[in-house]
Amino acid sequence: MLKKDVIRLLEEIAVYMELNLENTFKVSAYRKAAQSLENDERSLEEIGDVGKLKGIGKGTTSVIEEFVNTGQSQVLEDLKETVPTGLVRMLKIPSLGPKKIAKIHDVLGIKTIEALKEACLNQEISQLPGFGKKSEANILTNIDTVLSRPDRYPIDKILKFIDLVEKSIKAFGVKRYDIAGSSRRVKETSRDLDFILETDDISGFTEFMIGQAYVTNVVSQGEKKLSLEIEDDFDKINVDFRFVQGEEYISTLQHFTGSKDHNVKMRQLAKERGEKISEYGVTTESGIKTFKSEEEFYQYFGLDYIPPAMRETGQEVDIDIKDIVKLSDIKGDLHMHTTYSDGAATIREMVESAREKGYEYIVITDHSKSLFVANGLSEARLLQQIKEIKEIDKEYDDIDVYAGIEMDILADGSLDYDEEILKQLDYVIAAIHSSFSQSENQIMTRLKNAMDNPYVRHIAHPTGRLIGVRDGYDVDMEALFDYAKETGTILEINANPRRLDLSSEVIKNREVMFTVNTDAHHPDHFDFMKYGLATLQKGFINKSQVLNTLSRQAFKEFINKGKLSDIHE
DNA sequence: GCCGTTTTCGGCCCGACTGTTTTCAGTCG
Repeated sequence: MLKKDVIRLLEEIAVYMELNLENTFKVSAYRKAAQSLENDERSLEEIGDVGKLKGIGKGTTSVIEEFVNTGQSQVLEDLKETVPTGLVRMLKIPSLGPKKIAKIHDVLGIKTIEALKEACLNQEISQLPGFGKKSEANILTNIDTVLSRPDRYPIDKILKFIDLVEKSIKAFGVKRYDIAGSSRRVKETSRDLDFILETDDISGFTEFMIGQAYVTNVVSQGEKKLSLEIEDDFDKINVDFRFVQGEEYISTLQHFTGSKDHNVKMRQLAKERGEKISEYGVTTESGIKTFKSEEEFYQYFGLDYIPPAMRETGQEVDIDIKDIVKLSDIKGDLHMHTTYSDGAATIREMVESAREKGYEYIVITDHSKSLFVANGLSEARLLQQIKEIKEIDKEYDDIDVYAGIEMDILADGSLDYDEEILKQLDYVIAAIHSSFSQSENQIMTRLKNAMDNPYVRHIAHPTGRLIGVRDGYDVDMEALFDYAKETGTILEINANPRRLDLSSEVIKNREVMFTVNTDAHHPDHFDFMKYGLATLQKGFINKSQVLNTLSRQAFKEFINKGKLSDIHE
């Protein structure tokens, strides 16, 4: 029995209870219990007595124990007796919540989305008390939305939507604006977009936005907010704009950045002090307090600044976060490509761009010879590149430019260059780019072979996943981390928003060194670093656990000492 | 269902918008 099975059980019970119209606080008690398990890093076995966890009392303990012992839950079985499974799917339909669904079910006996659609077409829904023509029409279009649109979009797609909307905001001209919500928190996927913005002309802005060609529907509009459905490349998503004036800006930004759980936690904290947090500020005895920055907001509650990426479960409010790595800690990028292989810029252009970023060192790591599709480097071309890098490095006294490679780990586990070549490089990355469908055993053999090699410093994008596109190859995570630790091999957080690999989920509480790199194929890609940083922050990784936070001098020593040197010194 | 330096009952974050009804419930974030 795994912890995640128990978490799923509790969440499932919560959903069924919700549809059974049980007390909403009872429902959220089950959700909180699930969250509590989720937030605990230990396995079920290590936790032992779940009743000791905050948020898990007598009731949920007995539910959990029954489930662990028998694999079943009477509570859930009983709920399923009274609540048809089809109603759970209906919850996904916007504008329909548990109360309305229960009414539709109780009065009309409707159990599925399909039957609901039929009832709308037959105008049965509008006959129900509390429903009308508009509700019926909305349900009908919202059903189509649910059936035709993915639940969430991967961050890469989200960034394209954001780009689209930002162009309009800038074209209209507003005093200031920010992206908020889950995309500001750099979640791997998002359901919708949230902007907050300040303008003197709300009605003008509203009119302007509704007129944009990519707007397909106006969900709601008011004095304080505007909600639109937009379309890009046949994909649709909802965008919420929240209007804010002057001093309230920071509180509104903080509020709409979320997460919900983070806000609940902060509000509890405020409540304990006799204060109240809302999107308008903090209500104190002496009136409403507003803030000049989010730093000031968190400081007011005696907390270090919590970066948006970390604002997820509420746990981040309780722990000491001052050593967690920050973007400003990053002193170099160790994985990038140039025109030698499949990059868009020359070595020099990449160096210039890195200098603008303020980096103290970079490693040029083009693809190795077997990756033909990416114009991988033959031994001769690599030697020529090393020579060129060394020459360019000499020209700059404010940055160190190292010669590296992103070397393929071939399907049979062998590496793409032999020792004669590898020893001439400053830094070697190994990565899998082929035969993704191999068994976990074969994949692990390949990864271990690479980690055994004394020249291989780090493993790039260790799972090969592309968020929302492909899962990557089968990696035994425990074995990967164990072997990385044993061999002194560093694991990469690939900051490309299509990858974010390793993910924040798997890096928590690991005793290995990480490095966060953009894998830039263009100078603009250096900007991806913030997404990798967000991943590290979500994983609660400290600065001392990230290789490229080393100073220029310390990194040089690391390069000279070789793979197994202790970089903590 | 859970929790407790306002503890064993009474709260549990808080506000905007829609649609329906006519003062507010339901949904959403």
